[in-house]
Formats: sequence, structure tokens, C-alpha cells
Amino acid sequence: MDARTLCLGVLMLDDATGYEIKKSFEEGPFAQFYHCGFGSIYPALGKLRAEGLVTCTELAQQGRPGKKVYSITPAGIDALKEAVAQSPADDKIRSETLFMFFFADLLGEARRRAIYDGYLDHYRGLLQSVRELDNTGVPRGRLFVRGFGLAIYEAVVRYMEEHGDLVLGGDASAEPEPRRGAAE
Amino acid sequence: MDARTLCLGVLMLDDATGYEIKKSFEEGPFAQFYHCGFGSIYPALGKLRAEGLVTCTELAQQGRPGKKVYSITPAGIDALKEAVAQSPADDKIRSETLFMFFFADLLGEARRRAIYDGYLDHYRGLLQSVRELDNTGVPRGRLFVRGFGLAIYEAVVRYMEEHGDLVLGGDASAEPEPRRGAAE
DNA sequence: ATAACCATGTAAATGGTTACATGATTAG
DNA sequence: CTAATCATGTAACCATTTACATGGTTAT
Repeated sequence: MDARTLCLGVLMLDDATGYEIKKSFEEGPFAQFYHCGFGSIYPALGKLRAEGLVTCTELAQQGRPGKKVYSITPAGIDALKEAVAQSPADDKIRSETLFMFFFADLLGEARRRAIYDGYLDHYRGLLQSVRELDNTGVPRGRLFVRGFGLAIYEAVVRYMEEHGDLVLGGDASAEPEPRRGAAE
Repeated sequence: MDARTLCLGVLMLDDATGYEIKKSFEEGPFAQFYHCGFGSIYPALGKLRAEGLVTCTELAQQGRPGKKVYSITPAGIDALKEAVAQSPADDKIRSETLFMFFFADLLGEARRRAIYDGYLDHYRGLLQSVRELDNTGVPRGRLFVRGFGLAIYEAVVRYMEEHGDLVLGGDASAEPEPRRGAAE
């Protein structure tokens, strides 16, 4: 799933500028399950426009670059339909934080605590932002996704609150498992 | 976090071949939070070897390419320590399936059900595989990560079992939210 | 028989991230 | 006064993914 399809998805909800599309991936409805930066979005919008899948209306503004508002076209809707009809690839997760917790015994206690606190705060923030959303009139598929994210965030916050001691205690390793292999 | 650091992490647990490292990202302890394919692993191992962060012992086998067993070196352990001491980047999640559910109203009922069933089966499998693990002697940081994954998988399976109707019903949209924007 | 598993590796293609370039407005 | 927000876009860099290349063994 490339940035082009992702942009079509955002524009399916409402017309938007590149800047607003990025916000959809940071705080908006797509933040739960995808990420996309400026460097992917602007070139993608250019290609979509060239292919006739979106149109663009430029609004002049004082002091700022002209705002370019993009709209999806009927051909764009068809392309999105085709894209969502494909077999989905497996979820891909990349969590540097969990990688670090995995090797908590290589880290000092203060560092472990700092990472833990930052991570918990981050997920508490995500949880709160989903809880604050208004669900009236939202189609069922989107409600499903919203609830899905909520369920995960709740599980993460609860788990961390209950089991933080596993990475916060004075000594991170109960019995430091010896490596097997060449060393012995 | 690049493939080099990831490979060092796997080798921190035990000596392994490139093939075995990949399995760590498919079924092993890293599958919960990272992914890495052959095309990243083999070049990464070559670089790590050139940098002296791993060593390699080749074992001849009949009929197959010689098995190359890699071990992390003290310099490699230092490099891993340095890598896990950095500030972690935010988690990155890419879920094509949730993207599709988000646009469930663009899909036929049979297709929605097929995607739903496949996704639920997938997470049930992940849940079972984590439940079957033996936790005796596992350092606390790794227990934390294992429990973290377990908590998420449980939340996902429970949520899907309880709220599947949101994407399975005859009509995916309660009241199909009209797009705002140029169309009107 | 056929598929899956074991086992390595390269090269090309794809595409995402980061840095650069610019600059006014608004909120604290 | 400073930081954040609004707003676009390109180019270089970096990394992953996919396809290719090879081929014996084991399980169904």
C-alpha cells in the first residue's frame, strides 16, 4: 500500500491540502494504523493529479504559499475501490521501544524509567484522543476501526500500569539467562 | 533502527544463521514487534562481519549450501548497547487490513467476511503461539515484551469477536456519511 | 507428485525518510 | 521573544521489498 492509495483514502473523506493529509496520519483517523510524511505525500499528490485521480484548486493566501486543495475524482474513487479489494498484506509493526525493553538488562535503571514513562504517556495521549471523538453518524466500518484502536490502547495502558515493575525494578533480570553458543 | 541492529539483537540471544534470524522475525521472539526479510538480513550480516561485530563459522552440509553460523563479538555487544541507549522512535504501524475495514462500505459483503475471518484467524494464531511459550528463566525485560504482545493479541481477538457485526452486517454503513467538499 | 522446508545470496526496483529551501502568522 | 503552526515542494539518501538464481530433503 503506497502513499498514493493512502492519499486517495484521506480525500475520500473530504477535500484536503497536503498539509491536512499529513495531519490525518498524525492525529486524524488514519493515525491508528498508518503513517505518511510530507516527502511521500506531495509527490504522491502530483502523480495522482497527473493520472486524473484527483483535482486541485489553488487558493491564494497572503504571506503563505498558495493553499492547494485536492479533491478525489470518480476515477480516483474507482482506483480506491480497486485498491481496497486486494488481499491485504500482514500488519507490519516496528517498535523500537519494545526492542529496547527486550534488552532492558543492557540499560541503566534511569534510562529504563525514562523510556517507560515516555511510552506510557504517549499511549495515554492516544487513548484520550480516541475517547474524545464523537461517534455520531460515523459509518460502521470506521467505528470498527476506531473501536479496534481504542481496545488496543486500553490494553496497552492497562498492561503497562500493571506490569511496569518488570522493566522498572532495580535489577532488570530475574536470573540473567546466559547466552548459549560459541562463548561456552 | 536498521537491519544491522536487529541482527545483533537476535545474535545476542544465541548464535544463528541468516535463515534462523529470519525465523526470529516470523515466529520467534521478535515477531511481535519487528519484521525483517532475507534481502535485509544477508547484506546486514555481511556488513556486521566486515565491521568485526559478528564472526562467522561455516559448516559444510551435504546437498545444501554451507550453513553459516554467526556469533556476536564483544564489539558487537557494545554496538548493541549503544543502539538501545538511543531515544526510541515512535512505533510505526502499517495495517492494510484496518485500512480496508475503514472503507468497508466500498466492499461487498463476502469480501468483508473473508478479510474479517482471515484477520481473526491470524490473531488467534499469534495469541496461541505466545500462550504456548515457556516463561521459566526468561529475563524480566523479555517477559514484559511477551506480556505486552499477549495483552494486545487478547484485546484484538476479544474486540473482533464482540464487534465483528460492525463490518459483517448486510449493510456496512449505518447512515452513509456524505462526503463534504467539491461534490456539493 | 507436490508443497513446504532448508539454505544462501545478488540485483533491481520501489519507495519512504531526512535535509534543505522559504517565510508569514499566531499563541504563549 | 520564541516556539509552534501553517504551507509547499525537491533532491539526496537510505532501506526494504521483490525477483531471480540454485537445489536437495522431507512430509503429505
